[in-house]
Amino acid sequence: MGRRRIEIKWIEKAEARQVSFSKRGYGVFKKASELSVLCSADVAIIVFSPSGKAFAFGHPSIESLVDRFLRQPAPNQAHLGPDVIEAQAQAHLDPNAYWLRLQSMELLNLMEASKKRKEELKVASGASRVNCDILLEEPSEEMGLQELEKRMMGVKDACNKVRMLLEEVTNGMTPPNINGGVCSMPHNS
Amino acid sequence: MGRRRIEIKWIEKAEARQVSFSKRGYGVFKKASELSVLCSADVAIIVFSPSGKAFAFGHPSIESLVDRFLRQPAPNQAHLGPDVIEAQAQAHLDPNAYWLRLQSMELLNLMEASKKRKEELKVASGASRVNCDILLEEPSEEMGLQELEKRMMGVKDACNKVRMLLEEVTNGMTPPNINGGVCSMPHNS
DNA sequence: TGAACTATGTATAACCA
DNA sequence: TTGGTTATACATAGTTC
Repeated sequence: MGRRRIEIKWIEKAEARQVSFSKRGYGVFKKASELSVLCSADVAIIVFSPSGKAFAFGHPSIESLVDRFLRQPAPNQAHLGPDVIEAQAQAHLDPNAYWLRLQSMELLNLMEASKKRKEELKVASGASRVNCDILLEEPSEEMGLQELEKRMMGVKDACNKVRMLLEEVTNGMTPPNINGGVCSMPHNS
Repeated sequence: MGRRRIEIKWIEKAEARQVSFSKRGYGVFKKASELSVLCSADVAIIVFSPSGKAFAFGHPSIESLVDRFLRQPAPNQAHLGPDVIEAQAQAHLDPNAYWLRLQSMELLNLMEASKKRKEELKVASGASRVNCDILLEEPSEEMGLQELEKRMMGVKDACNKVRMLLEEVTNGMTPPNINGGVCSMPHNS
């Protein structure tokens, strides 16, 4: 018995998915609430369950935070030019930067792989350029930022395609969220 | 060494608060992302750090979810009449309801206390009405829903007053989030 | 169907480099 | 500060009642 490790991918069994949503949903709201209280951070969360029901938490209120958010273009990639995006992408290489910009889970995984790779290279006391398929391999640490950005876009496009295919196949059923989220993720400081 | 238990209240030490925000912020985004992927739930999060910086995650996009959220009045208490609110408050007593409606952490704690109290009463094989100050005692399980709702409002008002006072005292510094959030929390099913 | 349990994975508070 | 490490508290997957 007891908890077991699971892969972070769509849970196919409807029942298990529902149970997981219930438990984890509770967890997310709780964590958000704690963050808000502990650190005096303003937090708003909106969640739509697989069945389409909406749940939300907001301090001071969802509307005010949405309004505040929409007014400042900073964290919203859609509002950013390539230069700004590149500067943000550089965050993980810049010790003075304090947020790591990521595109959804897929890229989180890529970044983690990149981190590991970086360690390996460090241990080997040498850095060799890795040139590989974006979907199968991790980016090397010395890859150009422009190239990294292109790869990010490539991954996003690929995921969107997969998502669209799944939408067709499942025919009306809510498809798994492969990716597509826009995410600016806290990393350090 | 090692992790120690902490109370969920504003961290006064600025440095510790900053570190905690960084680590927990990362955790919240990760959890939200996982929920989205595992359960095909659409999730949007907006976080303003203590220093006022905005960070966000959204699938499929923050704008679309906000839009969807604002269109359906269900989870937003401000849009609800007393009858609907009461029906939702009833959720924790109704075995067929699947979301528990709560007002921020303060009420989460109240509900948990209520749960414990319920257990105690069950063990004692008797239920006695508890009539007490809302801020000091837990509500009894058989309390009227209308009364429970009033208490919720009372807590919220009290917290808002405290918050306003703190804003004056700290004079410009971001005050701790005592409460004030509107929250509908997943509970079961 | 929902609530509880339990073993285990994860997150993270306090330290330290 | 940014980044690790360690020891623990907390979350939760799988199962049972």
